[in-house]
Parts: sequence; C-alpha cells; structure tokens
Amino acid sequence: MNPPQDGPAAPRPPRRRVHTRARILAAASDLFLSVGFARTSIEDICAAAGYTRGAFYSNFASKEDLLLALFDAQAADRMAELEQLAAAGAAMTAPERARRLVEALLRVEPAETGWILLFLEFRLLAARSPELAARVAEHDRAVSSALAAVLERTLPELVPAGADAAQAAEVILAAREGLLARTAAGGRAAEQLLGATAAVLSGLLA
Amino acid sequence: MNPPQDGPAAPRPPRRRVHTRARILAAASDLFLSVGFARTSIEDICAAAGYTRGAFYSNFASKEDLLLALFDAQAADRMAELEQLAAAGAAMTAPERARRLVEALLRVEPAETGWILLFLEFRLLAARSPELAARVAEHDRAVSSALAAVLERTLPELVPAGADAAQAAEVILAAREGLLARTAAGGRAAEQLLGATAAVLSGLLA
DNA sequence: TGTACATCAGTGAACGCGCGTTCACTGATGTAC
DNA sequence: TGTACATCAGTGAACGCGCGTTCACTGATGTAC
Repeated sequence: MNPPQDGPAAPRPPRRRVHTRARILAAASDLFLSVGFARTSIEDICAAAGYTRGAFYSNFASKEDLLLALFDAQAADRMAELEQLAAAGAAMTAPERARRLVEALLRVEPAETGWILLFLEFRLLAARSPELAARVAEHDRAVSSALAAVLERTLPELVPAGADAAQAAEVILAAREGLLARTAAGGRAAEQLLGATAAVLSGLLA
Repeated sequence: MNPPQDGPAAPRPPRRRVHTRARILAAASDLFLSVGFARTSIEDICAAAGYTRGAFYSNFASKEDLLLALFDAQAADRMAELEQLAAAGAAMTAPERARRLVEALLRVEPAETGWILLFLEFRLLAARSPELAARVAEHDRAVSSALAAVLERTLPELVPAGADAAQAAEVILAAREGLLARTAAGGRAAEQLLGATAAVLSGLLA
C-alpha cells in the first residue's frame, strides 16, 4: 500500500482521471434516489457512469463506502442551506420567517422525497451496524445543532417554554422525518398530510 | 387447485396440523423483530419453527405474504390497545389521560423498537410497490382514525384550534414514527430524545 | 372395530438468479534522462 | 524534443455465496365401507 521508502520520497504525482470518482458518485446518486440503495447494483451504477465494475473498486472500498461518501456531500449541502436560511431570515418579519422555515423543512419535491427514502434505508442499515450508527448519530447531531442555531437566531418563538432550542430542533427534525417518510412512501396523498400538519402547526402557534 | 366437482361435494375436512402456520408466524415474528425482514431468510424461519422450507410454501404464498399476515395481526393488536386506552381514560383526570396517551405512544420497549424498525422496512418496500403501498395506506387510515376517536372522546384539548381530530391524529402518528425511528435506530440515547420531546410537548400544552 | 384407500401437509434436493468482491491484465498517462 | 520506462486507473472474466422458489415424493392423518 505504501510507496517504497528507499528513494528520495518524491511527493505523489497528482491523480489522473480525476473525474471518474465524481461520475460514479453522480450516477449512484441518481440511482439511489430513484430506486433505492438495496435495489441498485454496482453494475447498474458503473454502467450508468460509463465504466466497468473494476473502476468502482479502484475508487471505493465497498458499496457502503460509496453511500457514506454521498451522505457526506448531502450533509454539507443541507448545512449550507440552513446557514443561508438563517442569514436570509434577518431581513424578514417573524411570520414570514416561520413560513419560510416550515416550507424548507417540509418540501416534497421528487429529489427530496428520494433523499428521505434513502435516509430511511440508511437508518435501517445503521440499526444493525454500530459503525453506521455512529455516522448517523454524527450527522443528526450536526444538522440538529445547525437548526438549533437558526431557531435561536431567527425564530425563538418556535421554541416552547421550558425547552431549549437544541431540544426543539431535535424534535422538529424527527417529526419532519416521520411526516416526510409517510408522504414519500406513497399511500395517502402528500398534500393531505402536509395540509394537516399546517393546520395543526398554525393551531399550536396561534 | 379446486376439489373435483363430480362427487356429492362434501364440505372440506378440517385442516390437519393446524399449528404449523401459527408456529411459523411466531418464529418469523421473533426473527423479523430482532434482525429485520431482509436479513431473515425463509430457511432461518423454518429452522426456528422446526420445519423445512417446503412447509413454508405450503402455508404462505411468499415471504411478502407472511409479512402481510404479521402486519394484520399487529394492526388488530394496536387497534385493541387504542380501544382500551379510550375506555380507561373515562375514569381519569385530563392531565392523567394526556400522560397515559403520551406514554402509550412513545413507549420504547425492545419489542416496540423492533416493530418500529420493521415498519420502516415495510414502508420502504411499499414505496416501490403499489400493492404494498395500498396495504400501508389502509393500515395508516385505520390506526389514524382510531387515534382520532381517542382524542375526540378523551383529550379534545390536544387538538389544536383550527385543526380537526383526524388531522391531529395523523400528524401525531407521523411524528411519533419519526421520533421512535431515531431512538430505535440507535445513535443518540433514546431517553435523551424522548426527554426533549416531553419538554417540547409540555411547553406547547402549557 | 378393522381394512383399504385418498388426501395433502410437510420433506428435502435442486434450480436459477443476482450480486458483491477479487484479481491478473493492459494500455494510457506521466516521469526521467 | 524524443525515447525508455514505471505507474496505476480501469478492464472484464471468474468466484462464491445466499437465498427465494419449485417440485416430485412420502408418510401420517382422516374417510368410506
């Protein structure tokens, strides 16, 4: 694995074909979001990206490793989004900020739907694997404290008396996941459940 | 498949070895709850129940069919539980009723934890299969309206102004699933998240 | 009660398939001189 | 700039395994007489 240590130890040359990893990641993302992790084979991913199976193992240690890489990227995106939400909130009225937050949290675009299902699958895997569980916990912690910061800075009135922003953020995120899981998994129409949520929320906040 | 229609069409004799189905169901329930649906093989189930694989297919059409049978049984249990909750609530004070309901909904015994994870897995399967999606939707509808009845009869103050009991029930159940999924999937300690939920709830209801 | 027969619950070997992973290899890319 | 060489990203065949499902069968259970 290590380069020979006897020469003048030249610094490693920059990697070639740097796009391979990115293309595999992009193809995997598309497939995971539309079909799910378990139902997507490595063969499918490589074919979609224009490579053969070996290229996969030259860039990732395993299928699970690829999934983790995707989640890291997704987590970064989500953090940035929350950051932006907090910044944009400063210039708005409180009800406007609340509306925007709920909108951001309960979005049900197809892409978001795919992510929720993929996340569910990830939690399920994590439930049986301590390593994955640690990664999920880390992710949850990061997103949760980012949301707590948004709440504290722009919507303290959403934090119920007797609870702190961190607690409120955790409960909000967990509830959000349950709601979106139901809409994403089909069955009852999404609008119906989200409508109910809106009704309940505005009742609570009135 | 049908008996010959030429005789005097005697009524079918009662089935023999009637316990087989029940024993397979019990073994499957144990395994699904502790290991999950995908990770449990039919071979595992049959071995645990004391049969061979063929016995399985003589009692169930497929692995999925067995899962559906388990869910039907579980749904019946849950309905009975809610029924009982409503009946018992009549003799209590309102805060006591609220405490009991929250307790019942956010229980995290090991068995309940297994059920939540199994349900997650079921929703995931349902997301890719219209037939299963219909079954989940039916199940959700039944449980949801049972909870709505409990709310209306014993805890109308839990229904926010502007929302009806059906909407409140749906949102409560969805949020419950999200909360329990997080605790069941490990990572953050269950007590921590449930403690946060309690804090948020009592803040909201105060 | 006893005997011949029919049924069908359960057996267990075999099938077939998909898929994650490995590995000896090759040829394009970059380095040294 | 040109040539020899080394590297290693990507190839593609093969391996191995697990598992859901099928099916010809058998022998215990029940029926008819």
